[in-house]
Amino acid sequence: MNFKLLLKEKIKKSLKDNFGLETDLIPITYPEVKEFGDYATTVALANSKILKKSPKEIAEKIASDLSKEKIFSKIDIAGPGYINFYLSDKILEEGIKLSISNENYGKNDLLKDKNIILEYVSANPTGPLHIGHGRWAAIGDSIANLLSLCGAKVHREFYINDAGNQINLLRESVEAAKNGKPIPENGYHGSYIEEVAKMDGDPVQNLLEMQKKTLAKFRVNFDNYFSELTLHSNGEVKKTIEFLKKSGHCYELDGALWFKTTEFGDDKDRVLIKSDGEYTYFAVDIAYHKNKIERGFNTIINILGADHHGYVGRITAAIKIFAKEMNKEIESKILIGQLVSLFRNGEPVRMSKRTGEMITLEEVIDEIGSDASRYFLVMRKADTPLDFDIELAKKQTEENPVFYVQYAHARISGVLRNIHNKQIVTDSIIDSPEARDIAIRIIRYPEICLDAAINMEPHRITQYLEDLSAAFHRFYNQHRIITEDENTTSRRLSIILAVKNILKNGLKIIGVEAPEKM
RNA sequence: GCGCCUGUAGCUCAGCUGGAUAGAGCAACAGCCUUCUAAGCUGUGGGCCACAGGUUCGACUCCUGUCAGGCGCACCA
Repeated sequence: MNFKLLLKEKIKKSLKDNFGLETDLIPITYPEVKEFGDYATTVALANSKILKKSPKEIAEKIASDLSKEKIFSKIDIAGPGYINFYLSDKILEEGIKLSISNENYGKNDLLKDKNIILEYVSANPTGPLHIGHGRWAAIGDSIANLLSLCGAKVHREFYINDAGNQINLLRESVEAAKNGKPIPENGYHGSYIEEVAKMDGDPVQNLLEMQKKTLAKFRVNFDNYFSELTLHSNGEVKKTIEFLKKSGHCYELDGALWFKTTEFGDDKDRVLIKSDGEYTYFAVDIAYHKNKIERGFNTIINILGADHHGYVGRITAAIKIFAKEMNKEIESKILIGQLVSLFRNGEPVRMSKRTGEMITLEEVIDEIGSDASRYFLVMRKADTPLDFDIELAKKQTEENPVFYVQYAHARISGVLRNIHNKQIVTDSIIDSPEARDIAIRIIRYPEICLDAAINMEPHRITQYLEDLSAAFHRFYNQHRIITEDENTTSRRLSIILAVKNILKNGLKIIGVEAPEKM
């Protein structure tokens, strides 16, 4: 049950019935002060001008309509026209009951019409993954989990750039290393080149396998690894360009073939075929995106590093053009994640693939663990640059948010081991402010999941989990769970079971373990 | 020069798409373990939300400009 949405619907209806106003802009907030209720809306203030009525008058109508709903114990009109809603204890108790019995609490089907292809990481198979790839891996995986939690069909894809100059350079570098010759000036110089040179088989495949191994260790799994080479070998690049030529989106200039992306918002037209007859990387990439559309996806999401943000305009334009020419409704979204700078004891660590000094993602995982790495990479909004200090992440171990949340889960598990009678009682469980605080957070969990999914912001989940954990730790310090009175024990048991279930669920979204013991 | 992102407590960051008294965590200080995990809890101090204008009943949030930092501006991939 999503009370935020329910409330929105009810208010929407009330506005329509009373004032004939149709609007979807109904802001619902979680008040920071509990004297302002569990939910609040400023809808009366926001619409007073349009309706030419005082905010109070509007608020009173809405409050009077909604007071018929038995989910609220109280509705206040406060200040200039805020409406504050208080959920009844009964509803809170039902929420707790549901969150215990339902394994998939938080799940909904609001995005069920979306058939999404989510592309992320897509590292060049020319070296090991680094911490930046780790950020996209962690964020991408969490976003995919969130979207499918909301009913979307999500296909996770990794695009392998296994064609082009950088691959030739890689092969030359490995070949040189094999024969004990100096590596070409503009080749790859990392120490991993020596390693790959010792392996049998194709260096590109070997490097790809190394990347896959790292991702597996990171618990990031893709549905498909899509090879760029296949686009060349089955002629899709050529077909794509023919398609664009035929539909009139191309022109020739200075011996090159240009694509009129400016018609759809790009700031510059782009070259598809260079004057030497070779395809550009972009030409191949749009063939790939055409392929995505042909596979039937109606939503295309890409996660890119900030160093590629210049790419956004042209690729969005290309998708728009294809959608138009192919007569399809395609929603596309390119998420730009800011870069990660790796530090050790406050000293920056070079990450260049060519220096050989870089620290790989694998090394970071080995050093601080998958859980802490994933949590740290996901806990910040993607559009802020991230300074990741390895020593700090390790040193902080005791005051780390990830351990704080995991500890709450382990603590509950510990208590559960000591309870012999696992009888649950969900009546009258809201018997203290601490219990109510937990209950209201549990009620909000599905709402948080939906908001995090729609905005593609998994950091909202970590934020929420820390808040819920704090509420639990407060409860735990204030109230003994195992008591002489069986009924009291059963009631408190239901609360901690609910918390445990949600912690486990929430951690799963961001790919972090929920330990039984610590 | 142009474009994108960022600027909030000493530090690292939230701030729910314009609302009520701007919140956490670290760090600092003062308390809480004979009972379920103290990796926890309670309290105190700490703010010109980069700066200057503007829109609004109301701005950390929207607009304009300035300053500072990051990243881009290829017939490279």
